[in-house]
Amino acid sequence: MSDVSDVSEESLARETASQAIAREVIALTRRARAAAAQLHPELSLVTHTILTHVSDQRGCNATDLAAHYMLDKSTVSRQVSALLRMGLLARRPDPRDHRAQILEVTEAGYSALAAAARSRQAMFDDRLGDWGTSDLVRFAAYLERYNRTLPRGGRPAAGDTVA
Amino acid sequence: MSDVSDVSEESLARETASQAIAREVIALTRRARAAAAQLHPELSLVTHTILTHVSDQRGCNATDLAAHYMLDKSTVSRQVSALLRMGLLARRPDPRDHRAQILEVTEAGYSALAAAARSRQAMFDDRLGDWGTSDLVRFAAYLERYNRTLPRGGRPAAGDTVA
DNA sequence: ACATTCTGTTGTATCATACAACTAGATGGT
DNA sequence: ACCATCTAGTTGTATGATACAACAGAATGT
Repeated sequence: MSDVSDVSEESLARETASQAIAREVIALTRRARAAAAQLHPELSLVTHTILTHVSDQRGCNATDLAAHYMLDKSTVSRQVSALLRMGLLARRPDPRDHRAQILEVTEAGYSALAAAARSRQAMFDDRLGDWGTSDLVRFAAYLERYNRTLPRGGRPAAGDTVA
Repeated sequence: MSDVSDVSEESLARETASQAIAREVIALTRRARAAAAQLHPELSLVTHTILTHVSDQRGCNATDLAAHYMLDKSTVSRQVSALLRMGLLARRPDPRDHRAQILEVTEAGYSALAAAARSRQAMFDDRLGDWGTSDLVRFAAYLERYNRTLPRGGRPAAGDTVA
């Protein structure tokens, strides 16, 4: 195992693995919508995401959300409206800038988020039940590493997460 | 490292890891649509997926596709129609069952797939460029394992991939 | 002060999707 | 052989998420 073919074996392995990653990430993505809809019918993937982000940020405005998720501001505006109607989000004018609105998660919003987290976690636990702990830890680390390579700060650009 | 706290440490590690996996899988999913649209504008995520599946299966019918991707048959029907119109897919009647149609990827379809694969791979390679080969291989294996835990046979059920 | 820029809303179009109704072909029981 | 039932796929229709464009109101810079 130390002849000339090492180089090509190495690059073949890389190529195979990275193709597999591409394929599997796509597969993962493809089924997400239906699954999410089934798991918590009243909290769509988008609204759930928005709620989580506002919660994590301890309040933010619509423009932040749009930038972060590569969504048009009109889309965010409508999704936020829905969350306001549902009482899961509240807003108050930004004292520093009267154009902007500061969004905050309500008590009901936190409850909904907690409920969603529980059922989601139950599902993941079910799927990951027969994994060894060390595999779980390593897989989590890889996913984190992978996601951290996202062009987060700059413009999301072509080819963000999936392909 | 062999006292009573081992048990709780172990379960804590499991819980932390599985929460991280849940979180990261969701993060992965969120940005997918916009990214996919940008990466290859003429081949949407769905049509790309369908094309790939047909190619992998070396011919299959619409029902298989619907089951595999948790899509309604009407959705698949329309997406397949689009691919037929684009000339990327062809179909012929199944000799064994005159209700069914056997779908096959055309030459143009393979070209489109190859082109998409190139740009996609370029993006992934860019993101995975500083990963060691063994990490790539392990990550790919974990993703495959994770995706294989899908409730493939039975009804897709609540909570398939993401949450 | 006025032009420009920014936040957010609303109008409109598109697209993927689901559900329901339907057609045509297959299958099984009597 | 016949009818009931099941299955593959298409089409009609509605919904929901999205983008783009036009806009209003507020902030900012020259």
